[in-house]
Amino acid sequence: MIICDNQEKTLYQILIMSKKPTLQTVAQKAGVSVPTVSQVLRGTGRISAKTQKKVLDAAKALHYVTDGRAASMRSGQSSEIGMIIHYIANPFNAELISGVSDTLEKEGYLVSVLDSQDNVDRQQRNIEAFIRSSRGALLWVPAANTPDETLDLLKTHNLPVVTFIRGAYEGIFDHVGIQNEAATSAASEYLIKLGHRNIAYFGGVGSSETRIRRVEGYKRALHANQLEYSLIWDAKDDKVSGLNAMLKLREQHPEVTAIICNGDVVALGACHALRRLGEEPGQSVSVIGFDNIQDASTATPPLTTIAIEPYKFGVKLAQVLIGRLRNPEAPTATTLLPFELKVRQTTGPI
Amino acid sequence: MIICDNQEKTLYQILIMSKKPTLQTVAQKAGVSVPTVSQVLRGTGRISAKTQKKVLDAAKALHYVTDGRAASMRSGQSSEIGMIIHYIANPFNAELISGVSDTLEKEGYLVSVLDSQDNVDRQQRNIEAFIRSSRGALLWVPAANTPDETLDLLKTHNLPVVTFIRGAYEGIFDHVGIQNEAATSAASEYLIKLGHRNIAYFGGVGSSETRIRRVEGYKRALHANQLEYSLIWDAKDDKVSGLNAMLKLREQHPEVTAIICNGDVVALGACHALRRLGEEPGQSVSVIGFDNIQDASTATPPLTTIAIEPYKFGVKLAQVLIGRLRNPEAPTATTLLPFELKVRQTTGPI
DNA sequence: AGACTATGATATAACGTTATATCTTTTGTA
DNA sequence: TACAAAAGATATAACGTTATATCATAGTCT
Repeated sequence: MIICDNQEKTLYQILIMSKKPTLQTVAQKAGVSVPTVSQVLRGTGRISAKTQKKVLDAAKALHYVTDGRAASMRSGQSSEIGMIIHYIANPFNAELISGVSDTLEKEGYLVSVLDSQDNVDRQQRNIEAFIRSSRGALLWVPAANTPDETLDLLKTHNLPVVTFIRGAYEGIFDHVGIQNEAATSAASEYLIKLGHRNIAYFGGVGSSETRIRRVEGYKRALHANQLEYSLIWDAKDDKVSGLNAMLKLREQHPEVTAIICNGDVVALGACHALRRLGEEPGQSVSVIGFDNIQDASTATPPLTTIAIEPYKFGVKLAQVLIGRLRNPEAPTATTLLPFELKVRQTTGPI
Repeated sequence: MIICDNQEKTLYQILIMSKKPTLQTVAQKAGVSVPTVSQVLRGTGRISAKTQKKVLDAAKALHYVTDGRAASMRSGQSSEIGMIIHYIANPFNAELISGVSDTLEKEGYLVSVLDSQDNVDRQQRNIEAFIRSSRGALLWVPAANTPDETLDLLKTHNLPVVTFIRGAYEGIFDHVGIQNEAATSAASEYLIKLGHRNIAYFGGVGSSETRIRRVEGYKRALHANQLEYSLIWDAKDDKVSGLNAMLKLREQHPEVTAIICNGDVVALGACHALRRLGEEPGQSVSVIGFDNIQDASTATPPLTTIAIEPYKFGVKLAQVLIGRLRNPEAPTATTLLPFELKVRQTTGPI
C-alpha cells in the first residue's frame, strides 16, 4: 500500500512540474539545436528534409505551440489585431466582425474585439489595453468626441490604424466607410418619386459623423426637389426606442407620410408602432431602413431598406488592413462601399 | 534653403526612429534605474514618494504603456483571457459576452472571443491560436464531438479552463451551465396543465449536450404525466429555418397543439409561420421559447419563454473564472443558473 | 559608539523566441 | 587534388519586462 501511495505522489508531482514545451524541449528530443527547430517551424527552407522530419515529429509529439509573446517581442511583428467598435451585439456589426475575423484568420492573424459603447473613457482604456497587449494594428470606430489624447497615444506607439464606419480621421488613417450621404439621398429621391412630400428622418441620437452625413443626404434630396418640409426625429437605435418614438411622432406630426430611418432595428420598431396603431407600413406611412439586417427581410411586412452587406464590409476592411501592413509607407486611402436600395413592402405611393 | 532642408530631414528621421517608450526610456528621463520604474508602476510600495512622482511624471509625459508580452513572459502571468463560443452573433451569446467582458475588465483582464461555429477543426485552430498568443485562461463552449486531441492540447499547456453552456467535461474543468432539464420539464408541465396532450420539442439539430438535456426534461415531464405522444422536430437555430420547419410540421403533424422550442429565435420563426398560415400563436398552437432575448418581449404576440438572463450568466461565468485563478488547486465545481418561465401570450389552454 | 534593522534603490539574470554572424560540411569547379 | 562556393547547422545576442539578490543609507537599540 505504501509503495502504491508513493508512486501516485510521484506521478502527481511530475504532472505538476511538467511545464509547457518550448523550443528547448523540442530541440532536445530531436537532437538538434534551438535555432534549427525555430527555422524548421518557421519554414525558412534552409534545413534539410531529414532534419525537418525529426523536428516536426518531436514538435508534434510534445504538442508544441510557439510562444507568440516571445516570437513577437524578438521579431518586432505581431499577428494580433485589435478592433474597437461602438456596439458589438448589433447584428450588422456582428456580421461585419465575422467578415473581418474570417479574412484575417486566413492570413494567420488573431482578432480581438472590444466594445467601446461609444464612451471616450472606455475607448481610451480599450486602446491602452491593446497597446499593452501588443496588438499589431487597430481597426477602429472612433467614438463621438474622441479627445486628442487618444490620438497622441496611437501615434506614440506607431500603431497602424484603419478606421471604419465613422470617418473622423481620413487623411491621418486609412478608412473604410459607407456612402451615407448618397444612400439617404437616393432613398429620399425614391420616396419623392412615389409622391411623398412630408418626409422625416427618423432615429439616431446626437451628432455622430454617420448620422450627420445621412441627414445631409436626406436634406440634399429635399432641397434638390424644392421641398420645404423637413423633420428630424430622435430615437436610440433599438427596437423599443423606435417603437416609442414612432408613437410620439404619429401623435405630434400626423402629416408625415414617410420616414427614412437611421437603422433597420429602429425602423422595425417604427413599423411595430404603426401596426399597434392599426396602420399598415407602406400604406399610410412608408418606412425605409438602413443596414438590411436579417430580420429586415423576414419581418411582416418585409422592410424596404438601404442595403450594405456587413460581411462584405468586414472582408473589405480586413483587406485594407492587410494592404496597409504589407505596405506601411503607402499614402492613406478612403474606401466607400456601395449600397443598394432594396425595395420591399414598407414603401408605397402616397 | 539647404539648411532648412537638412533640418526637415533630421526631424523626419527622429520621428521615424522614435521607437515606442520602454522602461529604459522612462528610467533615463526620470534619472533612476529600470527596476525602480518597474516597481513604481506596479505599485510594490517599496519606493519613496519623491521617486514615485519623478517616475510617474516621466511615464505620463512619454505616454508609456507596459509591454504586456515581456511582463507576461517574465512573470508567468497573463491578463488575457480567451473565450470560444459556438456562435457570437446570437443575441443571447452577445449579451453573455458583455457580462463576461465587463466583469473581467474591472479586474484588469482583457477578453478576446473567437467563434468556433461549432466546428471541431475551427475550434482546434482557435485553441491553438489562444495558446500561441498566451491567453492565461479559457472560457469555452465545447463543440459537439470534440476530439481527445483537443483535450490533450489544453492539458499539455496547463490552461485553466471554465466550460459553459455545454457540460461535456464536468469534473475535469469548472462549469457554468443552465438547468436545461429542469427548465424544459417545467415548461412541459405547464403546457400539460393547460390541457395540451400532443406536445412537440421543436428546433436544434443533432445531439449537442444542451439539446439532449432539454429533450430529456421534456420527455421526463411527458412520462411523469403518462402521455404517450412525443415528437422531436429538427430545425437550425435561426429564424428562417424555424419558419420553414414549422410550415412542414403543421402540414405533416396537424395534431400537435404545443411546442417547446430549443431557442427564442427558432420560436419566433415558428410563430411567424403560424401567422402566415392564418393561425395565431397561443390559440391553435402554444409556443414556448428558450433564452428570453430582447425580441421575445417585443414580438407580436409576445413570446412565452424560459428566461435565463444572459448578462448575469456572463457575470457568474467571469466570477467562477476569477475564483479559479485565485485558487488554482481548488476542486472543480459546476454551477447551474436558475431559470424562470415567463408566461406571455404565445401559450394558452387547448 | 558600534552593531543591527528597516528602508530605498540597484545589479543581475531569466522568460522563449528570432536575427545575425559564425562555423562546419558538402558540393562543384578548375 | 585543391580551393571556392553553397548548403546546413549552430553560437550568440537581443527584445522588454520582473524576480531575486545585493548594496547603500538612514534610523534604532544596547
